[in-house]
Amino acid sequence: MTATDSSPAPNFIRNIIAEDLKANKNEGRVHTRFPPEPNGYLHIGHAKSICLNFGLAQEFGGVCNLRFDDTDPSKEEVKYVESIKEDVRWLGFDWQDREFYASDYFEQLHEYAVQLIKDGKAYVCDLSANEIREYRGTLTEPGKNSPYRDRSVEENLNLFERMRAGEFKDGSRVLRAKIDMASPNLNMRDPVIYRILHAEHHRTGNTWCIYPMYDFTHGQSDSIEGITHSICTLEFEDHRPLYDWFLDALKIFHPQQIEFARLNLSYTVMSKRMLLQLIEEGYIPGWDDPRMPTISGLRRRGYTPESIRNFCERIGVAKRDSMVDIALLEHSVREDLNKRAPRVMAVLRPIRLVIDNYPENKMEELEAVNNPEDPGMGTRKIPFSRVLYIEQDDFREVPPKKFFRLAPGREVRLRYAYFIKCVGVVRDEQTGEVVELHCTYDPKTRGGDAPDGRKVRATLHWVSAAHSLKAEVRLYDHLFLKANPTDEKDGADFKTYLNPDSLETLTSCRVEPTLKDAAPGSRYQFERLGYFCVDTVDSSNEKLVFNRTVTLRDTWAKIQKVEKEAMEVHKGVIKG
RNA sequence: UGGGGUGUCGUCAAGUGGUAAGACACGGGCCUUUGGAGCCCGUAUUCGGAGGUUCGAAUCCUCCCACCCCAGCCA
Repeated sequence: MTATDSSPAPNFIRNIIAEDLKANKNEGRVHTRFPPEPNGYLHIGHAKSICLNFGLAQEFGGVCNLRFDDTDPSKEEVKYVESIKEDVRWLGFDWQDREFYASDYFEQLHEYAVQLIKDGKAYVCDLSANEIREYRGTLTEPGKNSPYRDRSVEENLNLFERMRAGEFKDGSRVLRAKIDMASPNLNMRDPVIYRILHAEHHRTGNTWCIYPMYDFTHGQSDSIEGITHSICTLEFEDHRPLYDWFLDALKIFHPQQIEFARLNLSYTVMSKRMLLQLIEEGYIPGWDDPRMPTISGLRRRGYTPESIRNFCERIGVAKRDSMVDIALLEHSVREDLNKRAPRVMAVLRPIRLVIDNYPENKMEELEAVNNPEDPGMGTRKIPFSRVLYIEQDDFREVPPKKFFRLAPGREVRLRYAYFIKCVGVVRDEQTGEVVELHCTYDPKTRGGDAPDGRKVRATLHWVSAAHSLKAEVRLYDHLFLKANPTDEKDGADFKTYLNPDSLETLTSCRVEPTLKDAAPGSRYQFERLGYFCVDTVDSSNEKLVFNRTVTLRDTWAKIQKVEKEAMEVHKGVIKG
């Protein structure tokens, strides 16, 4: 397991475990488990659970199992187990040899069921699904006993064996726990514990045609594995009495179930169902699309495992429903990448800039710092010549106030190069738009400082036209326009709030030549722009493709945004 | 109108009877060859509300209010 990245803040689960340890409960053991169902890809919400379970075990000298909760063969697939293992490993956690499957326990679980029947605590019920629902009652009315509730132990044993033997059709019978049809907790109204499903299981094949339900599987699996603290999300709080009931009825080791609030993140959705829907309906190409809140999406986007772990530590663990600001996630990557990403110059929307007084065929190599946060990362040489590209945004013919980049007559610095002054522009004859800038440079400012001590307000990034490499850059933004897209109080479907500009692909970008052999997945800071990584799927030596992980904090953009909004309010524009 | 939960700054979140941590966001300043980073400062007289107990309450008691979850042979 990887070391935690920051000192742990107190939370109620940590407190419970600390107290259990103090009381020498479970002989001082701490054993947790992460129990995904292999029916989809892991997302950042699962990361919270992974960090919690593996983190707590590590912190208290215990261990954490990886256990696949694979009791519904109709939805589960091996490709999901593979992706889940890859993601947990990538996040930095190691389950060593403790890779388990609920399906490993099918035989034992079946024996437990038989034991319940023998104890008169379970029965085979022939009611249809609809009838079971009707008999269950409602939130305010008690249910009614099934007419099959009082079958003899012998008959139940016989019927249950024949269910297992495949004598009956799907849905024709179930095994139920005999608890209390009048319980105010619906989960206790004789819950189904085994159903008939003639389906092939990804691990057990056709060995079984009856499969245990979650409630009958989870606690017993925890018990078999000797789990001490079974941490799950809030919606299982109502199931805890049932979790306890089975363990008590079976008289086996009794782990403690503890519930916490699942993660909600602003401007995205966190439900496997909705994520799958975005893919199936073609809004997003796949689970690993960099806009997805999935672990694989974040990985492809350029997030580091460290940043995700730090994020999970920072958000805390509690029982109240909450919505974490995605800005905190973004802060976490910036913080990590600031320290480790090499800096590089890239021009996303190039405009040609000619330095009139610079010799035609001259090229000089200028020294640039790889990471000002870490001198150990050294320096590199970057080519400079007469014709450059700079960012279109870095020039304004009529500079607004507070804009202190390049403008006619104004002097700025080219990073690690020279001071330049804009002396003219070239326009497109048709459109009148500025297509080329002409500047002069001051040879005495080589490296970026003026010997006479004069200052300049702005430093621009640039690239030598002849030496730069072409690249495609994908600019990603929030998936949704609304902080909580699933808030359907106004009646709209969550997809209504999809951000049409969540992806902008720029195909005529120019990057400095040192990026020539950039490895897929490697991360850089494009100076003044943000953090980018080489796409692991589409980038190649012939065609470099970068994904924007996150922008740098941008106070200029903030000023523009505030002024734009003020303008809209002034004009009386109604904001949506 | 059954049961289970939860309400502390814009967003997370500590706090468990002794006088409201921290983070993000936000605002201001310093510094700066990234309008980045870093540094400094500011930001809840108040803890869903109302009563009560107490020398003292976010913490204890009472009532009320709001929100979330549960009627799959899903997990």
